[in-house]
Amino acid sequence: MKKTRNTQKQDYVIDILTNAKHTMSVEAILKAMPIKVNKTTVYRILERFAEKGKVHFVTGEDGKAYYALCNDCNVNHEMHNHIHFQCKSCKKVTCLPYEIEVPELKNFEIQETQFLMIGICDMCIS
Amino acid sequence: MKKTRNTQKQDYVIDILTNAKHTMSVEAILKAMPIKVNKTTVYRILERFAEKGKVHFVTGEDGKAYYALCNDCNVNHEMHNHIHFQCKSCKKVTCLPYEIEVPELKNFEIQETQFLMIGICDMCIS
DNA sequence: GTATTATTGCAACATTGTTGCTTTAGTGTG
DNA sequence: CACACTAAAGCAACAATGTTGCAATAATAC
Repeated sequence: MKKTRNTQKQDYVIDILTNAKHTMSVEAILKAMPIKVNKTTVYRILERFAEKGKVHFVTGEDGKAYYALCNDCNVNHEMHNHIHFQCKSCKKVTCLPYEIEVPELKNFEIQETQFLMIGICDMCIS
Repeated sequence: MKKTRNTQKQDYVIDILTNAKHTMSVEAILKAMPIKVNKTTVYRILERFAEKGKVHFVTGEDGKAYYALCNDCNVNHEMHNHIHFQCKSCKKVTCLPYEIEVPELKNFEIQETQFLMIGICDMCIS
């Protein structure tokens, strides 16, 4: 296992994701940063966290990656079988507390899942 | 309803998707074209077909859109509740014949679904 | 304090997709 | 067929997201 270091910027990313109501794009995380951080840095921080399973991400319908903390995931998770919802209007991606029953597939080795539902959220519909 | 015209290039796109074993990216469709076609043209052809429900697309983990014909979809579909599988190695996206049971959501208006499983396909695993 | 090297910053780039405008070419009508 | 209408296609320039290589910085162990 590679050695890791604790840095202020990594902590900020965790803080921001902890307080987030929705999954966040890199752009949104950058904007939420209290100090100036390079985008490459955020990309690499998230990449490291994703490898460690501390963070997971979904790809939105818009092709952008949206990140969230993995608080409620068990330690040696490889799957995140809950659903995500993306609003077409405000683009926000939300984790929904629904588990999806994943079928057994003979010929494929499944490593991750991304279940995305797209529509209009309650804030935008009214 | 807006008037549409039949063109050779639209037909080629349908031909290519008809013979495709997997969903295809715009890049792949362009390469499969027997004649030179502008990428903007392909984007707009797919956009029109998607509106008409003739074609559907999934967003891969890589953020790219992958297109497939909607042959087996019922006419007034809005949902495509089958699963897609993307291979991390060869990047190919495949439609799988598994339907997902979609939960009822009170506060959200669901318009589409994208269920993506990611891993290694049978061709790449061996 | 010093050495090691993980982390960050920077700049340049790659890829995917979009926009505005002009040109081309289906389609319906006389 | 000739013509008008306008959907579709082409082109160029752009925007957004994400990546890469390398130099600078700073966390950690000794």
